Amino acid sequence: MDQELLTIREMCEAFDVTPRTLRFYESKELISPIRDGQKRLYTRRDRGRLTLILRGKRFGFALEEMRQLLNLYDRGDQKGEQLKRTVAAARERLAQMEQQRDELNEAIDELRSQLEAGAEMLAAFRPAAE
Amino acid sequence: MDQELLTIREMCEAFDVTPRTLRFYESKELISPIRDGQKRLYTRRDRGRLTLILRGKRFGFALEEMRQLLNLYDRGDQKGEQLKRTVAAARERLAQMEQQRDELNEAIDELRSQLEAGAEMLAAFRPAAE
DNA sequence: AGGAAGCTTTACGTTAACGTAAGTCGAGAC
DNA sequence: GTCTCGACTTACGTTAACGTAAAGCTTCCT
Repeated sequence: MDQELLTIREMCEAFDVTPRTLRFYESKELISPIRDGQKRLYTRRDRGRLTLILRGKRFGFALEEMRQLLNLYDRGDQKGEQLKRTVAAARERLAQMEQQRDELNEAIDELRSQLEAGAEMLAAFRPAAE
Repeated sequence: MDQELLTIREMCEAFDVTPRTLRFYESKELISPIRDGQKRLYTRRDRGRLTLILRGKRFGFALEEMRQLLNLYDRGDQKGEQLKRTVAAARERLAQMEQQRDELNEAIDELRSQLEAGAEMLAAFRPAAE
């Protein structure tokens, strides 16, 4: 229960990722497990960071962006400037996501109308009208 | 006015694409301009197809998908089975797009609530709660 | 000993849609 | 002739996030 250190396998099961993914994140300096000989052992800190990384992925953050955000956070600079940057990054991402959704909605409407109106795709998939 | 044949440069301006793009599409067998010596000349047919290709891109179709769709169309099999496939492909894509939008909306809601609720991102970017 | 399991490292492969560089060629301009 | 312009071909580079293969430790079990 709530072990202090997890093996790579346990981590994979806990977070539903592959070993390759964890090693990859490590190579990108997103996490940094300790070593027992040559085996990796993940601390609570690693688990926390991985949680944030995966959450960030759901939001569409790139790994590199997450690394920077985590580094900011890491500096313990939670009271001032750095924190604001984190929030700003999040707001920016949110705006991007909303725009992306809007564009997607436009494309959806357009395609749907092509399908409905053209009765048989003759509208969307015929060569340009003469 | 409505010239019969366009050079690659004219095509680029008309459709706002680069020469590389046109050659690339040609290499992928999406278009097939005729040759005057070694120079490419784009027919009305090419222009029609390019219009469809770009339209498809807006809908998120991959080039390979568009190639197949164009080929189906090309067989003149516009009355029967092939047409249905085209329509089916479009409907499928539409469904994908709608799902993608829904997921995006979920992520947006989640991120937005993190921002609003946590007051200062403490919710989204703090290590997992103890 | 002698595996088998599970971990490790190294490093090439994958995918899409072009970008970009290098070198060539034919057609006018001068 | 020589220059220049635009077009051409060939082919390697780019990006993200891992997948996957190859081959070598270390244990643990028998």
